[in-house]
Amino acid sequence: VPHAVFRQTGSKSLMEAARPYSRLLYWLERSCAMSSDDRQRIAELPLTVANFGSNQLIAKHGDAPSRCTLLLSGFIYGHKLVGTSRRQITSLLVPGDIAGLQGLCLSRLDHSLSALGPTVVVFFPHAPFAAILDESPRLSRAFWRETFVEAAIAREWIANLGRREALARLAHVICELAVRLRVVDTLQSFSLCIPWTQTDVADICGISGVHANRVVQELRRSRVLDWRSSQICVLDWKALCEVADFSEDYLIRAPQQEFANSDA
Amino acid sequence: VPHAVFRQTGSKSLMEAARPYSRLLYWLERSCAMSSDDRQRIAELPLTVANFGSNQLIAKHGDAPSRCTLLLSGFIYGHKLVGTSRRQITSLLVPGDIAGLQGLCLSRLDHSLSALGPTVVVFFPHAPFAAILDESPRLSRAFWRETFVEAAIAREWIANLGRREALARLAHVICELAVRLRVVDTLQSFSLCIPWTQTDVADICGISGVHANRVVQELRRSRVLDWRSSQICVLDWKALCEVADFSEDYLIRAPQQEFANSDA
DNA sequence: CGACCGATTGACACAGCTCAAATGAAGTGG
DNA sequence: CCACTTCATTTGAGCTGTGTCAATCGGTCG
Repeated sequence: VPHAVFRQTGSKSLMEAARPYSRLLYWLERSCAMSSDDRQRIAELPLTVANFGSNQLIAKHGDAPSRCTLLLSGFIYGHKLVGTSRRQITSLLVPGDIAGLQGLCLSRLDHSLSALGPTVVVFFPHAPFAAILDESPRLSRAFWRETFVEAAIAREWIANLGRREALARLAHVICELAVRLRVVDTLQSFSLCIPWTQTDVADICGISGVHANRVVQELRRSRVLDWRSSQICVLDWKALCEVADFSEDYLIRAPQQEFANSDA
Repeated sequence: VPHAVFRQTGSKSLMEAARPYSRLLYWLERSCAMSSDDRQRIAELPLTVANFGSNQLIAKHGDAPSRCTLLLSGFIYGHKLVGTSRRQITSLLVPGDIAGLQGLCLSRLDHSLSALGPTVVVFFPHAPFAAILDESPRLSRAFWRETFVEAAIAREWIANLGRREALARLAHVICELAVRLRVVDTLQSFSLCIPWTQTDVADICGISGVHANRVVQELRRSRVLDWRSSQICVLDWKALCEVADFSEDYLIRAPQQEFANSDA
Protein backbone atom coordinates (compact mmCIF):
# COMPACT_ATOMS: atom_id res chain seq x y z
CA VAL A 1 0.00 0.00 0.00
CA PRO A 2 1.57 3.26 -1.14
CA HIS A 3 2.08 6.04 1.31
CA ALA A 4 0.23 9.28 1.17
CA VAL A 5 0.69 12.79 2.29
CA PHE A 6 -1.16 13.46 5.49
CA ARG A 7 -2.37 16.90 6.16
CA GLN A 8 -3.98 17.67 9.43
CA THR A 9 -6.67 20.23 9.66
CA GLY A 10 -6.80 21.67 13.11
CA SER A 11 -5.65 18.65 15.05
CA LYS A 12 -3.21 18.45 17.84
CA SER A 13 -1.44 15.17 18.39
CA LEU A 14 0.26 13.56 15.42
CA MET A 15 -0.55 10.07 16.55
CA GLU A 16 -4.21 10.76 16.97
CA ALA A 17 -4.54 12.69 13.78
CA ALA A 18 -2.66 10.32 11.51
CA ARG A 19 -4.67 7.28 12.37
CA PRO A 20 -8.06 8.23 10.92
CA TYR A 21 -6.51 9.42 7.67
CA SER A 22 -4.54 6.29 7.21
CA ARG A 23 -7.58 4.17 7.94
CA LEU A 24 -9.65 5.96 5.36
CA LEU A 25 -6.85 5.81 2.83
CA TYR A 26 -6.21 2.19 3.60
CA TRP A 27 -9.85 1.50 2.93
CA LEU A 28 -9.65 3.31 -0.37
CA GLU A 29 -6.39 1.79 -1.53
CA ARG A 30 -7.92 -1.58 -0.94
CA SER A 31 -11.01 -0.60 -2.88
CA CYS A 32 -9.76 1.14 -5.95
CA ALA A 33 -6.78 2.46 -7.79
CA MET A 34 -6.52 6.07 -6.68
CA SER A 35 -4.69 8.75 -8.52
CA SER A 36 -2.29 10.84 -6.46
CA ASP A 37 -4.76 13.62 -7.04
CA ASP A 38 -7.48 11.60 -5.37
CA ARG A 39 -5.17 10.82 -2.52
CA GLN A 40 -4.31 14.43 -2.05
CA ARG A 41 -7.94 15.49 -2.00
CA ILE A 42 -8.95 12.85 0.48
CA ALA A 43 -6.11 13.89 2.70
CA GLU A 44 -7.48 17.41 2.72
CA LEU A 45 -10.88 16.39 4.03
CA PRO A 46 -11.44 17.91 7.44
CA LEU A 47 -11.89 14.98 9.79
CA THR A 48 -13.40 14.99 13.23
CA VAL A 49 -12.72 12.16 15.61
CA ALA A 50 -15.45 11.31 18.08
CA ASN A 51 -16.14 8.75 20.77
CA PHE A 52 -19.45 7.22 21.64
CA GLY A 53 -20.51 5.14 24.58
CA SER A 54 -22.68 2.07 24.72
CA ASN A 55 -26.10 2.60 23.13
CA GLN A 56 -25.38 6.22 22.47
CA LEU A 57 -27.31 7.58 19.52
CA ILE A 58 -25.12 8.66 16.61
CA ALA A 59 -27.81 9.60 14.11
CA LYS A 60 -31.54 9.50 14.40
CA HIS A 61 -34.33 8.43 12.10
CA GLY A 62 -35.58 11.54 10.32
CA ASP A 63 -32.30 13.43 10.64
CA ALA A 64 -30.62 15.04 7.67
CA PRO A 65 -27.00 14.44 8.61
CA SER A 66 -24.38 16.54 6.89
CA ARG A 67 -21.48 14.17 7.33
CA CYS A 68 -20.37 10.61 6.82
CA THR A 69 -19.02 8.38 9.54
CA LEU A 70 -16.07 6.05 9.25
CA LEU A 71 -16.05 3.52 12.05
CA LEU A 72 -12.55 3.17 13.46
CA SER A 73 -13.15 0.84 16.36
CA GLY A 74 -16.13 -0.72 18.08
CA PHE A 75 -19.48 -1.44 16.47
CA ILE A 76 -22.42 0.58 15.27
CA TYR A 77 -25.89 -0.81 14.80
CA GLY A 78 -28.68 0.51 12.65
CA HIS A 79 -32.16 0.12 14.06
CA LYS A 80 -35.80 0.91 13.55
CA LEU A 81 -38.69 1.03 15.90
CA VAL A 82 -41.60 -1.16 14.99
CA GLY A 83 -44.95 -0.34 16.55
CA THR A 84 -44.51 1.57 19.74
CA SER A 85 -41.65 -0.20 21.39
CA ARG A 86 -40.21 -3.11 19.49
CA ARG A 87 -36.69 -2.50 18.30
CA GLN A 88 -35.29 -4.28 15.28
CA ILE A 89 -31.62 -4.00 14.52
CA THR A 90 -31.29 -3.75 10.76
CA SER A 91 -27.54 -3.63 10.30
CA LEU A 92 -24.22 -3.94 12.04
CA LEU A 93 -21.13 -1.95 11.12
CA VAL A 94 -17.66 -3.26 11.84
CA PRO A 95 -14.44 -1.23 11.97
CA GLY A 96 -13.64 0.08 8.52
CA ASP A 97 -17.28 0.37 7.51
CA ILE A 98 -18.75 3.69 6.52
CA ALA A 99 -22.14 4.96 7.61
CA GLY A 100 -24.13 7.85 6.31
CA LEU A 101 -23.22 7.72 2.64
CA GLN A 102 -26.98 7.68 2.22
CA GLY A 103 -27.03 11.31 3.22
CA LEU A 104 -25.17 12.20 0.03
CA CYS A 105 -28.22 11.23 -1.98
CA LEU A 106 -31.25 11.31 0.27
CA SER A 107 -32.41 14.09 2.50
CA ARG A 108 -33.64 12.10 5.45
CA LEU A 109 -32.40 9.08 7.30
CA ASP A 110 -34.82 6.15 7.39
CA HIS A 111 -33.22 4.48 10.41
CA SER A 112 -31.21 5.33 13.49
CA LEU A 113 -27.58 4.58 14.21
CA SER A 114 -26.21 3.85 17.65
CA ALA A 115 -23.00 2.60 19.17
CA LEU A 116 -23.18 -1.02 20.23
CA GLY A 117 -20.38 -0.55 22.74
CA PRO A 118 -17.69 2.10 23.13
CA THR A 119 -16.70 3.22 19.65
CA VAL A 120 -14.37 5.60 17.93
CA VAL A 121 -15.45 7.17 14.68
CA VAL A 122 -14.31 9.81 12.23
CA PHE A 123 -16.78 12.23 10.75
CA PHE A 124 -16.15 13.90 7.42
CA PRO A 125 -18.52 16.47 5.96
CA HIS A 126 -20.68 15.68 2.95
CA ALA A 127 -20.07 18.81 0.92
CA PRO A 128 -16.34 18.53 0.19
CA PHE A 129 -16.62 14.77 0.00
CA ALA A 130 -19.36 15.01 -2.60
CA ALA A 131 -17.17 17.38 -4.58
CA ILE A 132 -14.33 14.87 -4.54
CA LEU A 133 -16.61 12.10 -5.71
CA ASP A 134 -17.93 14.21 -8.55
CA GLU A 135 -14.38 14.66 -9.77
CA SER A 136 -13.34 11.07 -9.47
CA PRO A 137 -15.39 8.32 -11.05
CA ARG A 138 -13.05 5.80 -9.48
CA LEU A 139 -13.74 6.96 -5.96
CA SER A 140 -17.38 7.34 -6.73
CA ARG A 141 -17.52 3.77 -7.91
CA ALA A 142 -15.66 2.52 -4.86
CA PHE A 143 -18.17 4.03 -2.48
CA TRP A 144 -21.11 3.02 -4.58
CA ARG A 145 -19.77 -0.51 -4.41
CA GLU A 146 -19.80 -0.23 -0.65
CA THR A 147 -23.50 0.52 -0.83
CA PHE A 148 -24.06 -2.65 -2.83
CA VAL A 149 -22.18 -4.75 -0.35
CA GLU A 150 -24.34 -3.36 2.39
CA ALA A 151 -27.42 -4.14 0.34
CA ALA A 152 -26.26 -7.70 -0.21
CA ILE A 153 -25.86 -8.10 3.53
CA ALA A 154 -29.33 -6.71 4.08
CA ARG A 155 -30.75 -9.25 1.66
CA GLU A 156 -29.05 -12.05 3.50
CA TRP A 157 -30.55 -10.74 6.72
CA ILE A 158 -33.96 -10.83 5.09
CA ALA A 159 -33.43 -14.45 4.15
CA ASN A 160 -32.09 -15.14 7.62
CA LEU A 161 -35.11 -13.66 9.36
CA GLY A 162 -37.61 -15.07 6.93
CA ARG A 163 -36.44 -18.62 6.54
CA ARG A 164 -34.23 -19.75 9.39
CA GLU A 165 -35.19 -20.59 12.91
CA ALA A 166 -33.69 -18.82 15.86
CA LEU A 167 -30.71 -21.11 16.40
CA ALA A 168 -29.59 -20.88 12.80
CA ARG A 169 -30.25 -17.16 12.73
CA LEU A 170 -27.92 -16.43 15.57
CA ALA A 171 -25.29 -18.81 14.26
CA HIS A 172 -25.54 -17.06 10.91
CA VAL A 173 -25.05 -13.63 12.41
CA ILE A 174 -21.95 -14.85 14.18
CA CYS A 175 -20.58 -16.42 11.03
CA GLU A 176 -21.10 -13.20 9.16
CA LEU A 177 -19.37 -11.15 11.81
CA ALA A 178 -16.46 -13.56 11.98
CA VAL A 179 -15.89 -13.17 8.25
CA ARG A 180 -16.42 -9.42 8.20
CA LEU A 181 -14.01 -9.00 11.09
CA ARG A 182 -11.55 -11.29 9.31
CA VAL A 183 -11.00 -13.38 12.39
CA VAL A 184 -11.85 -16.71 10.80
CA ASP A 185 -8.96 -18.99 11.29
CA THR A 186 -7.68 -21.81 9.16
CA LEU A 187 -7.96 -23.70 12.39
CA GLN A 188 -11.42 -24.63 13.54
CA SER A 189 -11.40 -22.27 16.45
CA PHE A 190 -10.88 -18.59 17.19
CA SER A 191 -12.56 -15.89 19.17
CA LEU A 192 -14.21 -12.58 18.62
CA CYS A 193 -15.27 -9.87 20.99
CA ILE A 194 -18.57 -8.13 20.45
CA PRO A 195 -19.92 -5.83 23.13
CA TRP A 196 -23.56 -6.87 22.94
CA THR A 197 -26.10 -8.06 25.44
CA GLN A 198 -28.53 -10.89 24.85
CA THR A 199 -31.19 -8.26 24.35
CA ASP A 200 -29.16 -6.83 21.49
CA VAL A 201 -28.81 -10.31 20.06
CA ALA A 202 -32.56 -10.74 20.32
CA ASP A 203 -33.18 -7.52 18.42
CA ILE A 204 -30.77 -8.58 15.71
CA CYS A 205 -32.35 -12.00 15.31
CA GLY A 206 -35.94 -10.87 15.61
CA ILE A 207 -36.62 -12.99 18.66
CA SER A 208 -37.43 -12.30 22.30
CA GLY A 209 -34.77 -11.79 24.92
CA VAL A 210 -35.75 -14.92 26.74
CA HIS A 211 -35.49 -16.99 23.63
CA ALA A 212 -32.15 -15.44 22.74
CA ASN A 213 -30.92 -16.81 26.02
CA ARG A 214 -32.17 -20.29 25.22
CA VAL A 215 -30.48 -20.21 21.86
CA VAL A 216 -27.19 -19.05 23.31
CA GLN A 217 -27.32 -21.87 25.78
CA GLU A 218 -28.05 -24.36 23.06
CA LEU A 219 -24.99 -23.19 21.14
CA ARG A 220 -22.90 -23.52 24.28
CA ARG A 221 -24.33 -26.91 25.14
CA SER A 222 -23.56 -28.33 21.73
CA ARG A 223 -19.96 -27.15 22.11
CA VAL A 224 -20.06 -25.12 18.94
CA LEU A 225 -18.98 -22.06 20.81
CA ASP A 226 -18.20 -20.60 24.15
CA TRP A 227 -20.19 -17.49 25.00
CA ARG A 228 -19.42 -15.07 27.76
CA SER A 229 -21.56 -12.18 26.65
CA SER A 230 -19.04 -10.08 24.78
CA GLN A 231 -16.34 -12.70 24.44
CA ILE A 232 -17.32 -15.35 21.97
CA CYS A 233 -15.03 -18.22 21.25
CA VAL A 234 -15.92 -20.26 18.21
CA LEU A 235 -14.93 -23.81 19.08
CA ASP A 236 -15.94 -25.44 15.84
CA TRP A 237 -16.19 -23.13 12.86
CA LYS A 238 -17.25 -25.88 10.51
CA ALA A 239 -20.07 -26.98 12.76
CA LEU A 240 -21.17 -23.39 13.28
CA CYS A 241 -21.41 -22.82 9.54
CA GLU A 242 -23.38 -26.03 9.30
CA VAL A 243 -25.89 -24.92 11.89
CA ALA A 244 -26.08 -21.49 10.29
CA ASP A 245 -26.38 -22.72 6.73
CA PHE A 246 -23.70 -20.13 6.07
CA SER A 247 -21.92 -19.34 2.86
CA GLU A 248 -19.75 -16.26 2.61
CA ASP A 249 -20.53 -15.62 -1.06
CA TYR A 250 -22.62 -12.58 -0.36
CA LEU A 251 -19.79 -10.84 1.45
CA ILE A 252 -17.35 -10.96 -1.42
CA ARG A 253 -16.38 -7.50 -2.62
CA ALA A 254 -14.77 -8.51 -5.89
CA PRO A 255 -15.22 -5.44 -8.06
CA GLN A 256 -16.54 -5.52 -11.57
CA GLN A 257 -13.28 -5.51 -13.54
CA GLU A 258 -14.37 -4.50 -16.98
CA PHE A 259 -14.62 -0.81 -16.18
CA ALA A 260 -12.19 -0.63 -13.30
CA ASN A 261 -9.32 0.45 -15.52
CA SER A 262 -11.17 2.68 -17.87
CA ASP A 263 -12.51 5.94 -16.67
CA ALA A 264 -12.63 9.01 -18.76
CA VAL B 1 -34.10 -17.38 -22.54
CA PRO B 2 -36.70 -14.68 -22.94
CA HIS B 3 -39.84 -15.38 -24.86
CA ALA B 4 -39.20 -12.74 -27.41
CA VAL B 5 -36.22 -10.55 -27.91
CA PHE B 6 -35.99 -7.82 -30.42
CA ARG B 7 -33.15 -5.47 -30.70
CA GLN B 8 -33.62 -1.92 -31.72
CA THR B 9 -31.18 0.38 -33.32
CA GLY B 10 -32.11 4.00 -33.32
CA SER B 11 -35.74 4.41 -34.27
CA LYS B 12 -36.91 1.23 -35.85
CA SER B 13 -40.25 -0.03 -34.71
CA LEU B 14 -41.93 3.17 -33.71
CA MET B 15 -44.52 2.37 -31.13
CA GLU B 16 -42.54 -0.31 -29.41
CA ALA B 17 -39.23 1.45 -29.71
CA ALA B 18 -40.32 4.80 -28.39
CA ARG B 19 -41.69 3.43 -25.17
CA PRO B 20 -38.55 2.09 -23.46
CA TYR B 21 -36.55 5.21 -24.21
CA SER B 22 -39.21 7.51 -22.97
CA ARG B 23 -39.67 5.44 -19.86
CA LEU B 24 -35.98 5.57 -19.04
CA LEU B 25 -35.84 9.26 -19.79
CA TYR B 26 -38.97 9.88 -17.78
CA TRP B 27 -37.37 8.13 -14.86
CA LEU B 28 -34.28 10.28 -15.19
CA GLU B 29 -36.07 13.57 -15.65
CA ARG B 30 -37.94 12.85 -12.50
CA SER B 31 -34.72 12.00 -10.69
CA CYS B 32 -32.29 14.69 -11.65
CA ALA B 33 -31.67 17.70 -13.78
CA MET B 34 -30.10 16.30 -16.91
CA SER B 35 -28.06 18.29 -19.32
CA SER B 36 -29.03 17.93 -22.97
CA ASP B 37 -25.72 16.15 -23.32
CA ASP B 38 -26.82 13.57 -20.78
CA ARG B 39 -30.12 13.20 -22.56
CA GLN B 40 -28.41 12.65 -25.86
CA ARG B 41 -26.08 10.01 -24.46
CA ILE B 42 -28.84 8.10 -22.76
CA ALA B 43 -30.81 8.13 -25.98
CA GLU B 44 -27.87 6.51 -27.71
CA LEU B 45 -27.76 3.54 -25.38
CA PRO B 46 -28.54 0.36 -27.27
CA LEU B 47 -31.68 -1.03 -25.67
CA THR B 48 -33.04 -4.53 -25.91
CA VAL B 49 -36.64 -5.20 -25.08
CA ALA B 50 -37.50 -8.60 -23.68
CA ASN B 51 -40.50 -10.43 -22.31
CA PHE B 52 -40.53 -12.93 -19.52
CA GLY B 53 -43.19 -15.31 -18.37
CA SER B 54 -44.30 -16.17 -14.89
CA ASN B 55 -41.46 -17.38 -12.67
CA GLN B 56 -38.99 -17.21 -15.49
CA LEU B 57 -35.45 -16.61 -14.30
CA ILE B 58 -33.97 -13.30 -15.42
CA ALA B 59 -30.64 -13.46 -13.64
CA LYS B 60 -29.20 -16.11 -11.40
CA HIS B 61 -27.27 -16.06 -8.17
CA GLY B 62 -23.58 -16.22 -9.09
CA ASP B 63 -24.00 -14.71 -12.53
CA ALA B 64 -21.92 -11.81 -13.71
CA PRO B 65 -24.50 -9.98 -15.78
CA SER B 66 -23.27 -7.44 -18.29
CA ARG B 67 -26.39 -5.37 -18.45
CA CYS B 68 -28.94 -3.52 -16.39
CA THR B 69 -32.65 -4.12 -16.52
CA LEU B 70 -35.34 -1.49 -16.51
CA LEU B 71 -38.71 -2.96 -15.65
CA LEU B 72 -41.36 -1.62 -18.00
CA SER B 73 -44.36 -3.61 -16.92
CA GLY B 74 -45.09 -6.48 -14.59
CA PHE B 75 -43.09 -7.36 -11.48
CA ILE B 76 -39.70 -8.85 -10.77
CA TYR B 77 -38.78 -10.50 -7.51
CA GLY B 78 -35.34 -11.05 -6.04
CA HIS B 79 -34.90 -14.29 -4.15
CA LYS B 80 -32.43 -16.47 -2.35
CA LEU B 81 -32.47 -20.12 -1.49
CA VAL B 82 -32.06 -20.91 2.16
CA GLY B 83 -30.96 -24.41 3.04
CA THR B 84 -31.81 -26.84 0.31
CA SER B 85 -35.26 -25.76 -0.67
CA ARG B 86 -36.68 -22.83 1.20
CA ARG B 87 -37.13 -19.78 -0.94
CA GLN B 88 -37.13 -16.30 0.50
CA ILE B 89 -38.13 -13.39 -1.65
CA THR B 90 -35.85 -10.51 -0.76
CA SER B 91 -37.17 -7.73 -2.96
CA LEU B 92 -39.92 -6.74 -5.34
CA LEU B 93 -39.46 -4.46 -8.31
CA VAL B 94 -42.31 -2.44 -9.71
CA PRO B 95 -42.51 -0.84 -13.17
CA GLY B 96 -39.93 1.91 -13.43
CA ASP B 97 -37.49 0.18 -11.09
CA ILE B 98 -34.05 -0.78 -12.29
CA ALA B 99 -32.33 -4.06 -11.50
CA GLY B 100 -28.74 -5.02 -11.96
CA LEU B 101 -27.04 -1.73 -11.17
CA GLN B 102 -25.12 -3.89 -8.74
CA GLY B 103 -23.30 -5.42 -11.68
CA LEU B 104 -21.64 -2.07 -12.35
CA CYS B 105 -19.68 -2.43 -9.14
CA LEU B 106 -19.63 -6.07 -8.13
CA SER B 107 -18.62 -9.02 -10.18
CA ARG B 108 -21.15 -11.56 -9.00
CA LEU B 109 -24.82 -11.46 -8.20
CA ASP B 110 -25.71 -12.49 -4.66
CA HIS B 111 -29.33 -13.27 -5.43
CA SER B 112 -31.55 -14.35 -8.27
CA LEU B 113 -34.11 -12.33 -10.17
CA SER B 114 -37.27 -13.77 -11.64
CA ALA B 115 -40.46 -12.49 -13.18
CA LEU B 116 -43.42 -12.60 -10.84
CA GLY B 117 -45.86 -12.69 -13.71
CA PRO B 118 -45.57 -11.75 -17.37
CA THR B 119 -43.18 -8.83 -17.61
CA VAL B 120 -41.63 -6.55 -20.15
CA VAL B 121 -38.14 -5.23 -19.52
CA VAL B 122 -35.46 -3.27 -21.28
CA PHE B 123 -31.85 -4.33 -21.04
CA PHE B 124 -29.04 -1.87 -21.52
CA PRO B 125 -25.40 -2.89 -21.44
CA HIS B 126 -23.13 -1.96 -18.57
CA ALA B 127 -20.12 -0.74 -20.52
CA PRO B 128 -21.56 2.29 -22.31
CA PHE B 129 -23.80 3.03 -19.38
CA ALA B 130 -20.84 3.08 -17.00
CA ALA B 131 -19.08 5.45 -19.35
CA ILE B 132 -22.04 7.82 -19.28
CA LEU B 133 -22.14 7.74 -15.51
CA ASP B 134 -18.45 8.48 -15.26
CA GLU B 135 -19.00 11.61 -17.30
CA SER B 136 -22.02 12.84 -15.46
CA PRO B 137 -21.96 13.21 -11.69
CA ARG B 138 -25.62 14.14 -11.81
CA LEU B 139 -26.67 10.91 -13.43
CA SER B 140 -24.29 8.99 -11.24
CA ARG B 141 -25.88 10.48 -8.18
CA ALA B 142 -29.38 9.76 -9.43
CA PHE B 143 -28.67 6.07 -9.82
CA TRP B 144 -26.74 5.89 -6.58
CA ARG B 145 -29.77 7.36 -4.92
CA GLU B 146 -31.85 4.57 -6.36
CA THR B 147 -29.56 2.10 -4.62
CA PHE B 148 -30.19 3.84 -1.32
CA VAL B 149 -33.92 3.74 -1.77
CA GLU B 150 -33.67 0.03 -2.41
CA ALA B 151 -31.56 -0.34 0.70
CA ALA B 152 -34.10 1.57 2.76
CA ILE B 153 -36.79 -0.78 1.54
CA ALA B 154 -34.65 -3.77 2.44
CA ARG B 155 -34.22 -2.40 5.96
CA GLU B 156 -37.94 -2.02 6.33
CA TRP B 157 -38.35 -5.62 5.20
CA ILE B 158 -35.90 -6.67 7.88
CA ALA B 159 -37.95 -4.87 10.49
CA ASN B 160 -41.10 -6.34 9.01
CA LEU B 161 -39.83 -9.90 9.17
CA GLY B 162 -38.16 -9.50 12.50
CA ARG B 163 -40.79 -7.70 14.50
CA ARG B 164 -44.24 -8.07 13.01
CA GLU B 165 -46.51 -11.05 13.01
CA ALA B 166 -47.82 -12.58 9.83
CA LEU B 167 -50.98 -10.52 9.50
CA ALA B 168 -49.16 -7.23 9.87
CA ARG B 169 -46.36 -8.40 7.61
CA LEU B 170 -48.64 -9.08 4.72
CA ALA B 171 -50.58 -5.90 5.29
CA HIS B 172 -47.30 -4.02 5.31
CA VAL B 173 -46.17 -5.51 2.04
CA ILE B 174 -49.44 -4.49 0.44
CA CYS B 175 -49.19 -0.97 1.81
CA GLU B 176 -45.69 -0.65 0.44
CA LEU B 177 -46.73 -1.87 -2.98
CA ALA B 178 -49.72 0.43 -3.05
CA VAL B 179 -47.48 3.42 -2.41
CA ARG B 180 -44.75 2.32 -4.78
CA LEU B 181 -47.30 1.72 -7.51
CA ARG B 182 -48.85 5.10 -6.74
CA VAL B 183 -52.32 3.69 -6.62
CA VAL B 184 -53.16 4.98 -3.17
CA ASP B 185 -56.28 7.00 -3.45
CA THR B 186 -57.45 9.97 -1.48
CA LEU B 187 -60.49 7.85 -1.02
CA GLN B 188 -60.26 4.93 1.33
CA SER B 189 -60.46 2.34 -1.35
CA PHE B 190 -58.70 1.37 -4.56
CA SER B 191 -57.38 -1.72 -6.17
CA LEU B 192 -54.10 -3.12 -7.36
CA CYS B 193 -53.26 -6.08 -9.50
CA ILE B 194 -50.29 -8.21 -8.55
CA PRO B 195 -49.79 -11.54 -10.31
CA TRP B 196 -48.71 -13.56 -7.31
CA THR B 197 -49.87 -16.79 -5.74
CA GLN B 198 -50.29 -17.37 -2.04
CA THR B 199 -47.05 -19.31 -2.17
CA ASP B 200 -45.30 -16.21 -3.45
CA VAL B 201 -46.89 -14.20 -0.68
CA ALA B 202 -45.64 -16.77 1.82
CA ASP B 203 -42.09 -16.49 0.51
CA ILE B 204 -42.24 -12.72 0.74
CA CYS B 205 -43.56 -12.75 4.29
CA GLY B 206 -41.38 -15.58 5.54
CA ILE B 207 -44.32 -17.78 6.45
CA SER B 208 -45.71 -21.09 5.20
CA GLY B 209 -48.12 -21.33 2.35
CA VAL B 210 -50.84 -22.65 4.57
CA HIS B 211 -50.47 -19.79 6.95
CA ALA B 212 -50.41 -17.27 4.13
CA ASN B 213 -53.84 -18.55 3.22
CA ARG B 214 -55.12 -18.07 6.74
CA VAL B 215 -53.79 -14.55 6.86
CA VAL B 216 -55.36 -13.67 3.54
CA GLN B 217 -58.66 -14.97 4.81
CA GLU B 218 -58.35 -12.95 7.96
CA LEU B 219 -57.79 -9.78 5.92
CA ARG B 220 -60.83 -10.62 3.85
CA ARG B 221 -62.94 -11.47 6.85
CA SER B 222 -62.17 -8.19 8.56
CA ARG B 223 -63.24 -6.37 5.39
CA VAL B 224 -59.93 -4.53 5.10
CA LEU B 225 -59.53 -5.83 1.60
CA ASP B 226 -60.92 -8.04 -1.05
CA TRP B 227 -58.48 -10.61 -2.39
CA ARG B 228 -58.91 -12.62 -5.54
CA SER B 229 -55.36 -13.84 -5.95
CA SER B 230 -53.98 -11.26 -8.34
CA GLN B 231 -56.72 -8.72 -7.97
CA ILE B 232 -56.54 -6.99 -4.63
CA CYS B 233 -59.03 -4.37 -3.70
CA VAL B 234 -58.14 -2.31 -0.67
CA LEU B 235 -61.46 -1.54 1.00
CA ASP B 236 -60.12 0.50 3.88
CA TRP B 237 -56.69 2.00 3.38
CA LYS B 238 -56.61 3.59 6.80
CA ALA B 239 -57.41 0.33 8.54
CA LEU B 240 -54.88 -1.52 6.43
CA CYS B 241 -52.13 0.91 7.43
CA GLU B 242 -53.21 0.47 11.02
CA VAL B 243 -52.93 -3.29 10.85
CA ALA B 244 -49.62 -2.99 9.04
CA ASP B 245 -48.13 -0.36 11.32
CA PHE B 246 -47.23 1.34 8.06
CA SER B 247 -45.56 4.67 7.51
CA GLU B 248 -44.36 5.62 4.06
CA ASP B 249 -41.37 7.62 5.31
CA TYR B 250 -38.87 5.10 4.14
CA LEU B 251 -40.09 5.28 0.56
CA ILE B 252 -39.53 8.98 0.16
CA ARG B 253 -36.98 9.74 -2.53
CA ALA B 254 -36.40 13.39 -1.66
CA PRO B 255 -32.87 14.02 -2.87
CA GLN B 256 -30.23 15.72 -0.84
CA GLN B 257 -30.51 19.26 -2.16
CA GLU B 258 -27.28 20.84 -1.09
CA PHE B 259 -25.24 19.28 -3.86
CA ALA B 260 -27.95 18.68 -6.40
CA ASN B 261 -27.24 21.92 -8.24
CA SER B 262 -23.50 21.96 -7.95
CA ASP B 263 -21.47 19.56 -9.97
CA ALA B 264 -18.19 20.32 -11.54
C1' DC C 1 -25.79 -2.21 51.62
C1' DG C 2 -29.05 -1.34 48.14
C1' DA C 3 -30.00 -0.43 43.33
C1' DC C 4 -29.64 -1.84 38.93
C1' DC C 5 -28.85 -4.46 34.98
C1' DG C 6 -28.14 -8.60 32.49
C1' DA C 7 -28.52 -13.58 32.51
C1' DT C 8 -31.26 -17.46 33.69
C1' DT C 9 -35.30 -20.44 34.73
C1' DG C 10 -39.99 -22.34 34.70
C1' DA C 11 -44.78 -22.39 33.42
C1' DC C 12 -47.93 -21.59 30.20
C1' DA C 13 -50.07 -19.56 25.94
C1' DC C 14 -50.21 -19.03 21.17
C1' DA C 15 -48.58 -18.12 16.46
C1' DG C 16 -47.28 -20.55 12.96
C1' DC C 17 -45.57 -25.16 10.99
C1' DT C 18 -46.23 -29.74 8.95
C1' DC C 19 -48.87 -33.29 7.11
C1' DA C 20 -52.65 -34.72 4.67
C1' DA C 21 -56.66 -34.44 2.21
C1' DA C 22 -60.39 -32.01 -0.25
C1' DT C 23 -61.98 -28.52 -3.31
C1' DG C 24 -61.87 -25.55 -7.22
C1' DA C 25 -60.31 -23.59 -11.54
C1' DA C 26 -57.94 -23.90 -15.91
C1' DG C 27 -55.91 -26.26 -19.56
C1' DT C 28 -54.97 -30.55 -22.48
C1' DG C 29 -55.93 -34.22 -25.28
C1' DG C 30 -58.91 -37.68 -26.88
C1' DC D 1 -67.67 -32.29 -24.66
C1' DC D 2 -65.72 -35.08 -21.32
C1' DA D 3 -61.93 -37.45 -18.65
C1' DC D 4 -57.58 -36.12 -16.87
C1' DT D 5 -53.86 -33.45 -15.22
C1' DT D 6 -52.10 -29.69 -12.95
C1' DC D 7 -51.81 -26.10 -9.99
C1' DA D 8 -53.68 -22.83 -6.46
C1' DT D 9 -56.66 -22.50 -2.66
C1' DT D 10 -58.80 -24.18 1.33
C1' DT D 11 -59.56 -26.94 5.61
C1' DG D 12 -58.54 -29.70 9.73
C1' DA D 13 -55.59 -31.76 13.25
C1' DG D 14 -51.78 -32.04 15.88
C1' DC D 15 -47.15 -30.44 16.94
C1' DT D 16 -43.33 -27.18 17.92
C1' DG D 17 -40.90 -22.98 18.11
C1' DT D 18 -41.18 -18.87 20.25
C1' DG D 19 -43.49 -15.29 23.14
C1' DT D 20 -45.02 -13.61 27.61
C1' DC D 21 -44.93 -13.24 32.42
C1' DA D 22 -42.76 -13.51 36.54
C1' DA D 23 -39.39 -14.73 39.59
C1' DT D 24 -34.54 -15.61 40.75
C1' DC D 25 -29.71 -15.18 40.53
C1' DG D 26 -25.31 -12.88 39.91
C1' DG D 27 -22.43 -9.25 39.20
C1' DT D 28 -21.16 -4.16 39.42
C1' DC D 29 -21.15 0.24 41.17
C1' DG D 30 -22.09 4.08 43.87
